[in-house]
Amino acid sequence: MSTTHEDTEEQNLAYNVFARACVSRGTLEHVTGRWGGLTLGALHEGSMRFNELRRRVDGVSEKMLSQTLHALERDGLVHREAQPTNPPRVDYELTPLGREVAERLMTLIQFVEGRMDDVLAARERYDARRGAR
Amino acid sequence: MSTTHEDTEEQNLAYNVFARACVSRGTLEHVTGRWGGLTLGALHEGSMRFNELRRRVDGVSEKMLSQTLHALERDGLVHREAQPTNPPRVDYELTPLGREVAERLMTLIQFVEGRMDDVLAARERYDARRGAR
DNA sequence: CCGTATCCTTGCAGATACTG
DNA sequence: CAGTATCTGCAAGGATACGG
Repeated sequence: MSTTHEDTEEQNLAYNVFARACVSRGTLEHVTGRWGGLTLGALHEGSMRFNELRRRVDGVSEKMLSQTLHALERDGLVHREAQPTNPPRVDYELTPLGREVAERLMTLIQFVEGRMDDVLAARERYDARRGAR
Repeated sequence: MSTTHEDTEEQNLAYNVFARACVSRGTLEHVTGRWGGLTLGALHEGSMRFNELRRRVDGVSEKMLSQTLHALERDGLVHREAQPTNPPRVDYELTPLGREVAERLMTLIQFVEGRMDDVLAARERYDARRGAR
């Protein structure tokens, strides 16, 4: 290993996580996307059925919920348990991995949520400056 | 404060953070969005100029970078330092609040990044099942 | 060098209707 | 109940050109 450009590569790592070619990019988008986060949040409270989830997630359509659930299931964050009864009953729940991801996501969300007064204040300052100019 | 429906409200809090009407929703989208996370990541390494940032953030257009930077600045996560020299020089850096947000975002990203082998394995299992049916 | 303004394309998401 | 299929709009995003 060469040592001359080592720190350059380390620096690259931090933002390349988001680079287009990065493998984790897709999963991250499922998690942080419009409905992914919401779904993980709801499921973080416990196992839930499709329509139950649909009612809890404000504004999601059947299509989007279905799509989101499939993506999260494919990534191994959500487990789908279908009982072949009639009428059908399907339960969704977080996998252990999904729970860990959801927890870290919640940490971020709750931090931002807790600092919204700062954000709102910053916005007012920004808008005031903009308006003045 | 009433105590009868307290836990219901606590539960609501967890997913309502993502609800449409929620104030923090906008900021969260700036942070977790396509270019917001990337920009925060790059800036987490230190102060940077516009074109420097543009070169580092893989695939971003001038328009999107500009837009992203404005959104983050307005939310008080990024500070813009313009020197009225010629040619102009503008530096962007994280505010203390921005640094805290970036750190929590990084925690999430790096966790997912570190578990991508699990995710990839889950995907193969999922696709194999799908293909079989 | 640091952006904004404009046009134009594409892909995501909503609505609706239908199936097992 | 638990979804899939299709159509359509609209807005995010890319390319390009120009301004301070």
